[in-house]
Amino acid sequence: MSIKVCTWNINSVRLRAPIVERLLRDEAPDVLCLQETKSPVDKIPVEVFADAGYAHIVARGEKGYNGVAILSRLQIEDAGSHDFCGKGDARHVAARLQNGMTIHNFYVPAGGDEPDRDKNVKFGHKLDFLSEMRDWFTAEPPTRAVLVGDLNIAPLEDDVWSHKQLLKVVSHTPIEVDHLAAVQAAANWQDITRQHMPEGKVYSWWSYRAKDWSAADKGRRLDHIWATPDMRAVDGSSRILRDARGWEKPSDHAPVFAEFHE
DNA sequence: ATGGTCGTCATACGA
Repeated sequence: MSIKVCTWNINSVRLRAPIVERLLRDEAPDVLCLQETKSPVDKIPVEVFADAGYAHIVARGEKGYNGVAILSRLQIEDAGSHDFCGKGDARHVAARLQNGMTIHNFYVPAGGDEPDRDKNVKFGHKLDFLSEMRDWFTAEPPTRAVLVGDLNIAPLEDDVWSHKQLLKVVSHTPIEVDHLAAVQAAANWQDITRQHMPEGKVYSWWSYRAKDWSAADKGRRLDHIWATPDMRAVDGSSRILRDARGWEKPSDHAPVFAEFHE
C-alpha cells in the first residue's frame, strides 16, 4: 500500500472547482493540497469534493487572497496551522492522517518584484517567513512528515529556464535560495521530486503572460514535495502533470505528485 | 527597458 500526495496552486478554488474535480477523478490522489484558494473557508465548495470521495478537509482562508486547503480520502486525525510572521494570513495548514503521517501545506509569499528588502517590504516578508519556518522546524523537529506547497522559490539551476537570466529575478536569487536551504536543513527535509528526477529541466509554473506558454517553455519549479528521512518515497513516483497547465481555464501552476509507502 | 495575463473586488492590487 502507498499513499499518493499531490500539491497544486489552484489560483481560486471556486473558479477552478471543475478542474480540481477532474484531477481527483483522473489521478485519484489520497491527499490533495491546494494553495491560493482565494476563498473564505465557508465558501469552499466542499460538497463537490466530498461527492468525489474527499470528505476530510481542513483549510485556512481569507477573502480574495492566499488560502490553503488539504483534501483527503483518509481520515484526518488532527489539524493545525501556524501564523508565520503574525499577519493572520492563510499560508499554512497541517493535518495528521490516520496512518500517522503529518502533512504541512505551505504558500510562501511571492515577494514582489524587487529583490531588495530595503526597497520592497514584500521581499522582506518572504525572507522573514522562510526564517520563521527554519526556526519553527528547528524548535520542533518533525517526524513522519511531508512538506508540500508553493514555496515560490526555484532553487536549482535546472529549476528555471535560464539560470543566468533569472539570478536577479525574485524566485531564483541567491539570498532566497539560501533561505530555502536553511529551512530544508532545519529538519533534514528531502527534496523528493529531485530525488526522482535528478537531471534536467523540471518546471511546475509557467506565466500567464507568455503568448504560447508551452512553446516558449519559460517555466520555473516553484512547487515542491519534501519529506523527513523516516518517510519512504516510492521509487520514481514523482511526476508533474504538465498537461493540466493546458486544461480549460487553467491555473498557472501544474500539479506535482509523489507517493509514499505506508 | 517595457509590457505582456490572470482573479478578486472594485475599477486597484497581488501574482
